[in-house]
Amino acid sequence: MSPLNSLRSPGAAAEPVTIEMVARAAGVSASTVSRILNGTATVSEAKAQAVAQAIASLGYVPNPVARGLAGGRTLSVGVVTQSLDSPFYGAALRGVEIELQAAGYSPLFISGQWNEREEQRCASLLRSRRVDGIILLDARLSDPALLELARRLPVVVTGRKLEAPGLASLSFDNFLGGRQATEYLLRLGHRRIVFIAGAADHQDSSERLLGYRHALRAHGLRIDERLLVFGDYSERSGAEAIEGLLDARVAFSAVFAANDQMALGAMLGLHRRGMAVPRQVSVVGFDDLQAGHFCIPPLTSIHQPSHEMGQLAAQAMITLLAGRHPDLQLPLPRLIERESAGPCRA
Amino acid sequence: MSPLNSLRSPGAAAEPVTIEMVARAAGVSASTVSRILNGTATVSEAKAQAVAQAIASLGYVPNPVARGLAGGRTLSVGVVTQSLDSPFYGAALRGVEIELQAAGYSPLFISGQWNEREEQRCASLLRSRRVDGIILLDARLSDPALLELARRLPVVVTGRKLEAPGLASLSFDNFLGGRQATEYLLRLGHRRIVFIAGAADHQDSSERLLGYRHALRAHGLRIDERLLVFGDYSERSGAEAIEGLLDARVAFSAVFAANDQMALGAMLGLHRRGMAVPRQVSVVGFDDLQAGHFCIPPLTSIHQPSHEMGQLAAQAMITLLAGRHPDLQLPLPRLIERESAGPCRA
DNA sequence: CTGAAAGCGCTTACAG
DNA sequence: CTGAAAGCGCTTACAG
Repeated sequence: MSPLNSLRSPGAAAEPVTIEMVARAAGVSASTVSRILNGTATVSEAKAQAVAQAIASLGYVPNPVARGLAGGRTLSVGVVTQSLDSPFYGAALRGVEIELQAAGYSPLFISGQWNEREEQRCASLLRSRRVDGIILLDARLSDPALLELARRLPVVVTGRKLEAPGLASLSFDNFLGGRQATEYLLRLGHRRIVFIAGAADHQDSSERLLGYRHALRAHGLRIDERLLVFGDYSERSGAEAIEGLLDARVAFSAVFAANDQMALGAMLGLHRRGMAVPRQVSVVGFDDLQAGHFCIPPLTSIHQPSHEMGQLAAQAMITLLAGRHPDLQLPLPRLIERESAGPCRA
Repeated sequence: MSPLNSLRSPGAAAEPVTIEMVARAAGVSASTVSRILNGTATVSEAKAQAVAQAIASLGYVPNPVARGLAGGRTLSVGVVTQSLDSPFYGAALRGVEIELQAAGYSPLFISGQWNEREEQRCASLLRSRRVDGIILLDARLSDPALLELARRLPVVVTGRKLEAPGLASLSFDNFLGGRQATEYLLRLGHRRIVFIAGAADHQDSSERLLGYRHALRAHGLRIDERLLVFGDYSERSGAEAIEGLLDARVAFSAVFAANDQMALGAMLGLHRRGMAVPRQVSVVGFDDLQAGHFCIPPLTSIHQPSHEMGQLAAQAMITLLAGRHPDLQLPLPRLIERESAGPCRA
């Protein structure tokens, strides 16, 4: 690797050029360069210029590793997601990546698999890597654990309401979303509406269920508990839930699933039993995943802004890192009407 | 934060415990502890024991940041994927994460968005973060660029064949997959089979197309170029491709799409024009995505082991990092028969 | 406003 | 086999 060679390669980052080298080139000390880089002190215009020049011509890029060691920032933020392999979180991760990169930070993604212990491990690992802050998407950690974490470094958590110094949270109005889906079905004339819940311990699902109950009651309807079935958010569980109901000869004309994946499964279950959607049974999901846009028939669903959620979480982290407290608001849920629900003909 | 408090929190990583502290506790020097940790030298049994004890009782975890600075390993490997938000890459990312973690490495995921320049940036960023190696999933970088990169640090790339010292590659037999899908349709009696290609510059898609051509010719069939249409791997493009064909009154009884997403789109397009799958038109996809398992009807597809691909790529990296050259083999493609294809009735 | 110096927590020649 | 020392590239009190 000749020097010539390394000069040639255009994208070749910061190879050997150190802060010492730009200091020398600019005729100042490394301390001064550092201060200019960090905006830590006011510097004379002349020196600032000289340093800027040196940086540009040498193509200097600060070494985040050294920065991290020196107790400065690593310019990286940990992002714990529940899954790397989920259509729902994927959009959020991309949103986080975009915003973080724009602000000069690098995300460190790691997945907790919906498991509290695993999530603890993730947080520890992230801290040992000296991230500047941690974003948790739908954390499994308890409120106290989160609060404790936030005393060490800035934390942003989605999916719950919890505020503290250095801790920002971002939550979606699942209750309202649940009501919207149910009211829509009610307006179409449906009265016997199945609700397929997600994991029993999952708050999002419970809130959506509350919205469902609220809407039915507000409509003067009693709730038939046989219409409440449980899945685990997977397509398979949605199909099984519906087939179980059909086998038990429970009558219904509509299904509201706590997420799109179960709604998709429910549609398949109905299809297997020869029931046409939406002619015989209407189906509404929750999340508005890409997969629902192209299934047959395209799925009516409550839109959840997962990409924006990722972006907002990242912005909140950047604000926190800047020493201010963010005040961000997620868009309200809204129903996206497609073709899986229609008038009740029962 | 009292010391008591920090002792209590179980997952609380490596807080202030440094190599210096364990050295003191074990009655040896930091150098010795370091050597034991890195297996760099043979150490007397007694000291090894003492150090192990000290590490355990203090709960010492090496600081990867310091390690990285000192020129040692950072125990992190960069993973550039094309998308954070794709059902296909998601499974691969999870595979990578599992294997890397098991070996004590942390992945640094970053997405290149199918863009060569962007990918260059990713690689630079990763290098400035001092990753020990880089895994690229379906890299957009040219062979020479990859070779150049591999002279700096270990590289594993999927989706092409390219070997060099410090560079391992892993590719899937797309040609065979293309043949399998086509031969299957041929066996079902189809003669007019549409092929929906992905992006024109995408090698995977071209290889699958080659497989398609090969199978048809081997069957003594001439290829009607009107049956070759192009999409961009998205559902939408699959739907549009099919609708275009139908509008142009091109006759066909089967569709083979270069990926599942376009196959799903094709099914929707057929549905919109009132064509029943598989009664009137058979559809076969490629990838075997989760979304295809639960669509209606469930999609017959060529299984691509994306999760294993991620795992194998990570294992290859670990082998490279250990100074050996990996020799890994991806499973062969195989067709998963579901319900979207049936006998030709045209 | 700006240097020189110490230090972050490790690793690695260099000497025993 | 094992220490003491230097150094990785930065930041940050400490002194001007």
